[in-house]
Amino acid sequence: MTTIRDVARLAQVSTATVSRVFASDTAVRPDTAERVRRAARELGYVPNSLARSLRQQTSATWALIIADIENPFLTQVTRGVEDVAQSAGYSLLLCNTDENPEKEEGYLSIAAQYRVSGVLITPTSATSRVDRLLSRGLPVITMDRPLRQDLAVDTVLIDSRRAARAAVDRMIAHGHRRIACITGPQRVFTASERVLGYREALQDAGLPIDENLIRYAAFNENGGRQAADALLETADVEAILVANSMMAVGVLRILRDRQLTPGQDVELVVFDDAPWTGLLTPAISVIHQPAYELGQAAGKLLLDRLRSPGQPARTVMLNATLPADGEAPLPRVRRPDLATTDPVTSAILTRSTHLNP
Amino acid sequence: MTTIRDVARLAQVSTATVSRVFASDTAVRPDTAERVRRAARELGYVPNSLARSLRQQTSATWALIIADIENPFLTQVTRGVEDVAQSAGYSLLLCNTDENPEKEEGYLSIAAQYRVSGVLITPTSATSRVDRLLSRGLPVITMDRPLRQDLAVDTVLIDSRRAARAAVDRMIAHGHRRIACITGPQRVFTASERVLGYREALQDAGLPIDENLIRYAAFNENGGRQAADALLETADVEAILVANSMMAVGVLRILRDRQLTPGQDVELVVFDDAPWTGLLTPAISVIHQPAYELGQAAGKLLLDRLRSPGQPARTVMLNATLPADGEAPLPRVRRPDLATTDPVTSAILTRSTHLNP
DNA sequence: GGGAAATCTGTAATCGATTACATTCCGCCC
DNA sequence: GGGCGGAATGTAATCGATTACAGATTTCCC
Repeated sequence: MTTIRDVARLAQVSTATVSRVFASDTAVRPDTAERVRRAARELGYVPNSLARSLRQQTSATWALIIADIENPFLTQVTRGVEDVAQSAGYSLLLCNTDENPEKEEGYLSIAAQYRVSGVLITPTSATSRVDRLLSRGLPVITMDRPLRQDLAVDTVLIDSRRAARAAVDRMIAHGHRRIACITGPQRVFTASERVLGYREALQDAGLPIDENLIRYAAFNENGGRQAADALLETADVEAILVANSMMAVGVLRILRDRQLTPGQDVELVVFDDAPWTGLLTPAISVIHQPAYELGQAAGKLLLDRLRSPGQPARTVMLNATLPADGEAPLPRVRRPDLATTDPVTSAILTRSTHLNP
Repeated sequence: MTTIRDVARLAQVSTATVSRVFASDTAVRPDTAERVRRAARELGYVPNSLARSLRQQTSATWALIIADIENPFLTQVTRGVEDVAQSAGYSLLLCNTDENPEKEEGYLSIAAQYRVSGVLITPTSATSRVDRLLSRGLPVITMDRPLRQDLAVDTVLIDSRRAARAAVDRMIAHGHRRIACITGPQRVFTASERVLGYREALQDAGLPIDENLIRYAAFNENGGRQAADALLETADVEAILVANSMMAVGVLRILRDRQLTPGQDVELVVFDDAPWTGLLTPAISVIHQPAYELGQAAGKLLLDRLRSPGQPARTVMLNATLPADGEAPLPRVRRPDLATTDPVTSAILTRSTHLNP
């Protein structure tokens, strides 16, 4: 493996000069620089980032720790983060916790070991051990799920409680009374938050809450399947709020097995506008979550934090939107132009709701 | 940031001893080790992987360079790789090229810079510049798409040509004659491979090939939509082979806009068994690709390669399966037990086809 | 108790870059 | 031509670990 020393020797200069050609803006005489570059090309020299990062005490890498790489919502978040990282010159060390706190802890430790310059995470629980990173000055951004209030971390959330409430409001307006909620593991913030919105809507309407109609399960197809199966075994329901698109696949499968037509026999509203949801007949209602924008906002918060480490922690709240009755689902806006839109600002500005009850 | 030196001072030993406690199997007296561990705990010491990797000239990291993180096929591949990596003690530096050769080149260079110990890639083209990595002794595994034959890289492929042929055979058996093929960018191996299978089937059946029925487009929903729209504008077709599940969403949307019912007005066979495909009525046919197993096999090839760098390059070919007519799609087998199944071996052993023409 | 062997620990070089500081070079002006 | 000043370059310390080698300590056995 050729090093800076080999290049220096071939170009007949010192290693300092080679380094200056590649990594700093210090002046080097044009002909010297050219000689160095030619030597580097000839030898196929690639700078060793490990050595550079070690010396500079920082690496141009972020760790992105997500709960499930197969969740389309999270892959869209990843894209948002990635685009911001890329355009600011950072690479992403992507890690997948599988909602497993132990795997998460392992990856947090790896992030610290690799001396990444920032960590973005969808924590498996509010008590995830990010404090160890914070205490050594490593910035942490939490996405989609908050951490303990006493930790000073920047946060990007989606107001899914409000969206859940709006969805249930609508079901009630449609005349439904036996409304169920199938959601993720209780430990996960978004899962219980959506139940809260569900409860609020029922309470506001003066309807009783039947705990039997609230089901917690894994945030995946299998979870949706099991929850729906158990639910329909003991109760007959007129409408179901489903907390995520992967669970929705399972729920739909069970409905089908029981020869119930979604949207006809059972009204369905599903979080996440997975691309396939528009293909069903009759189409099911979806709550659009601005996943890409969430990732983008998180990336920008991290950039800000790196620029000014001292500032107080910020929270950005984004809105989920439920298209009006009969209205076509919003077309998915993909990759807004980074240069012209600032999701952080616009998020704060547009904090007022777009929900149609 | 506390270093090994701080720990050594507090524990009243040399840095060598601290290092031995954490990173080597050299004997250290139990009470000394305990003293070191206590000191480390007290100071919140986390070893600096950069320094370690620099010294050891290798890092416990693989780069996984995939073409599209939003493609469910590739996220399943990622899981397969991840599980192997994790169980062997490696972390993944995941990179997303977006099918963009320039982004790819950038990430290849980053992989070299970070001195990862191996690279797994779904190359954007057969001429992707992995030679620069190989020439410095960095192992490369290519997945789903081959690289130039003269490069000695381990390869894992899925025989999608055969699967495409079987699918078209079946369409022909169903009496269809005007059969179309919507596939990805011509530059991408799997895209043109599926066209080859399509052509072979038509040729074998003595049917004419109408180039107008073959459409290349981006490997995503939009691509599927545009291709289907253009196709149906100029021709009426009885059946379509679609090369990927994201394109299928676009195709289905266009069919719907034109009030054509898939499986009734137009027979459809789609590569990838995305979970939602079973929800449509009538259900569409899918070709199951063993994505998870592909990732797993690639990871194992890399492990083998790291163990014995000299051995000749290997190619593993996996089978795609098309469930028999009327048969329910295979249940997706998720995460087979790493300990008991060896996908590499089993792939080689099961090279005979499972396809039902 | 003595000495050899085995075990444990320390010293210092090393990985490959960056960078503070020192030195050399070069052009310019009087 | 000499001296000055700024630009270019070199020397060597540094980042934080690992590890070859040397030296110290302990163990064991007669």
